[in-house]
Amino acid sequence: MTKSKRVSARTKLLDATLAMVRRKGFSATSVDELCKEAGVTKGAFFHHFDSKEALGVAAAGYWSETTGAMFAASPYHEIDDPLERVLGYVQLRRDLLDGETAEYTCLAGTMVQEAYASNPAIRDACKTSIFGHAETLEDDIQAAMDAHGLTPGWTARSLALHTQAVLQGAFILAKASGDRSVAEEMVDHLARYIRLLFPPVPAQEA
Amino acid sequence: MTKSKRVSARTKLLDATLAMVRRKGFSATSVDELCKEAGVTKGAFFHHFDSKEALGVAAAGYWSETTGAMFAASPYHEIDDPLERVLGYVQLRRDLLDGETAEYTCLAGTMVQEAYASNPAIRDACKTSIFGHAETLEDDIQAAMDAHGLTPGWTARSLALHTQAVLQGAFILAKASGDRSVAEEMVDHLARYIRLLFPPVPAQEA
DNA sequence: ACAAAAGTACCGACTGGTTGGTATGTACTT
DNA sequence: AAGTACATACCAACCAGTCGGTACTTTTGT
Repeated sequence: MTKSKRVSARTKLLDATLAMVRRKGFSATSVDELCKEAGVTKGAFFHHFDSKEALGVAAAGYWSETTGAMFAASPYHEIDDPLERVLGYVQLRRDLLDGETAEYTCLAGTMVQEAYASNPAIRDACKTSIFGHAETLEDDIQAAMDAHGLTPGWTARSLALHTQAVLQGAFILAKASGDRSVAEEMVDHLARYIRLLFPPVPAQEA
Repeated sequence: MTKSKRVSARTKLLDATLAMVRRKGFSATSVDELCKEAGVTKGAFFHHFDSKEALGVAAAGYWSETTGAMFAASPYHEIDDPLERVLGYVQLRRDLLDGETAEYTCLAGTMVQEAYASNPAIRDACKTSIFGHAETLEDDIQAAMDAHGLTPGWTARSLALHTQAVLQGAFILAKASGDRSVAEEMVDHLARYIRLLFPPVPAQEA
């Protein structure tokens, strides 16, 4: 095989970063801890990443790849009606709110709070992750707007970003309260808002 | 004067903490930096705070006090109609989105992301700050629900928390993009949602 | 009234452990 | 023989926290 035995140190480090940064934040996670958790040595770390900062950038990219593949493979894309497809995405995000807090929260949203003012490379990587993910919703929202004949004062892009804002905010409230049901209520408000934005269109020929 | 000359080292440290933690996060802010920024010595720091953790807890409390006083003194409370009072609050939050990112973002929302899993004392202080602030909206929301004769599937508390979730999420998107206009759009969606939840009540006797 | 004692607020040098990062070496693959 | 993928020992800077000391204020005993 072209890649080294089983799973490379690089991947092990990236997986460990996803877990630890979401639990404790980027600054509080040390390179030594990361290596211990990943079961690799420090030499392996600095062979694959020039610095801790470079790991942060790579982790944001890895986060986009893995979660992107998960959402792309999700069955909500097969729903015919574009509005229901958007709501299918929201329902999926609600369903994902189980298990431990660190398991459903967003790596990019967590890291960017620490990095936005002091680490442009990490901030840009987080921006790409969050805004790139929001873009995957834009076409469905636009199709729903067209189907409902809406020409509102907001754009498909801004509503797509709003879904991400509500989710990021829901994660913060869940972290603060230690109660994921708060996050579920926030997602319910989001779904209610989207339904209110798209009033049922009276039956008519296509 | 009972308190020491002018402004005490304690207050200077708390003000410096508000600024630096919102800019770089809690872990990345060192006690030495904090002392330098506040213009006090390390001896003063550990005289007033037992540990860096204790400073975090105190900073969350100080944040609640200062922002709480600011919102309590704000003129939106004088609006007669309860729904317009709620929307007045949302508009105020939108107006506050000027200046540098670190100046309008929330200390508690930033700190809790780093502390929720590893530092229960700080997490609880952040929870009190965020959820306590949300409570100041509950009565106005309930009054608006009563005035509009609503008995919906959501509660005044959950809508109050939703406003905070949208704001926290808007801060994250603004940090990621370096563009506060994104945050403005998120707040606009929030205001639109609230108006949609409270359809105009047909003119009738009170 | 008033000095001794006790407490508060602050100073700054110091410490031991941790941090991100390096230097050198080795086994395996191409 | 050249490059890749690690391993291990090491380091200087930095970290949160300590300690003995000073200046000022407030309380208390007579």
